[in-house]
Amino acid sequence: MGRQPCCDKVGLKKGPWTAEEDKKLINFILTNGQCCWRAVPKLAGLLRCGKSCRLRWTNYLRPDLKRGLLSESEEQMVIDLHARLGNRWSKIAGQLPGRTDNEIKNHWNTHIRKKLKKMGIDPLTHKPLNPTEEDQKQQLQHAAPVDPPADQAGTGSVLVKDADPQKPMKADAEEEKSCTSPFIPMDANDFVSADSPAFCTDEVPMVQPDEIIVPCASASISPSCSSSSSSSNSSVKPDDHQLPWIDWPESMSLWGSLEDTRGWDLFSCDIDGDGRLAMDPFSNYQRAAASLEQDYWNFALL
DNA sequence: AAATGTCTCAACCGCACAGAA
DNA sequence: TTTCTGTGCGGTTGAGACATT
Repeated sequence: MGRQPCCDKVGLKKGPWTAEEDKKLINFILTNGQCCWRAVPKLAGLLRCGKSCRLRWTNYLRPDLKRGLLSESEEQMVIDLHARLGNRWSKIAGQLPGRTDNEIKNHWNTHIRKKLKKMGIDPLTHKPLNPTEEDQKQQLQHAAPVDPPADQAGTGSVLVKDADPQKPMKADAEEEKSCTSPFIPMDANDFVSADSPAFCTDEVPMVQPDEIIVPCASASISPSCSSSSSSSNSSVKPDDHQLPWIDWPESMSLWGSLEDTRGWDLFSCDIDGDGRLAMDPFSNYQRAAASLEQDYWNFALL
């Protein structure tokens, strides 16, 4: 029984989105919120499939997205998380507010992979490349299934059993727990792979805790709070949660100027099951849609 | 200046999963 | 329990940008 296509593809547009299409999609979602994606294109008057709309929104139009290259600290975090999680881009992205799985995946494939190879690290296993003959013998002898690393407590980045992208995504409870638990760097050493001496703080400057500026949702939202680094702590009280500063792209000044922080009222903060900060930009969209209408049209659609 | 090669990243594809009927 | 639908995810593609010859 073959799966039905996500939509009737006949007559549907593909390829890059136009500004007009973006406008329609944004307008629709601002007005109606995210509903059944399959219905979105019809209701929004788009000749796209729902999946395409969802992707466009989540990867590009969402107002809480950061744009631009990953910072050094973000990149280091991606490397560390990849060492633990493998190609689970969505899980990795979940630890980097404002970043999408697609963005991280692309960045990994185009930048980080090369960087690691250059440093003599196998980007798949996070182990040094060109092992010695002795190592190769040992690897052949132990070609049998690899035991999962006992290290799930965050003491280092060693080969993870599921680095194989072909591995089914279904994880056992313990693994799932480790994967979804918030990434809490205990100290700078957490970022340094025990097996990857080539990766050291000399190569990538560590961000000191005091350098991580987390803006207060109510008072400290200002363009000066440009750090995007986030750390999460399951013990933190909801009141302690603070919104990460969002680096608004120039073309996405959705709420008007950066000084105009009205838009933040639209975001509700919550702690998801993992104890991470979750942002739901839509919880108040409906209520605010009308007042946003004007701001939206100021939004510089290129 | 033109041709060619390389890189980047937005978008697409197909599979898997969860939940509803 | 089975089937269907909606959504999420990871891998791949291809157009455009950029670099090199």
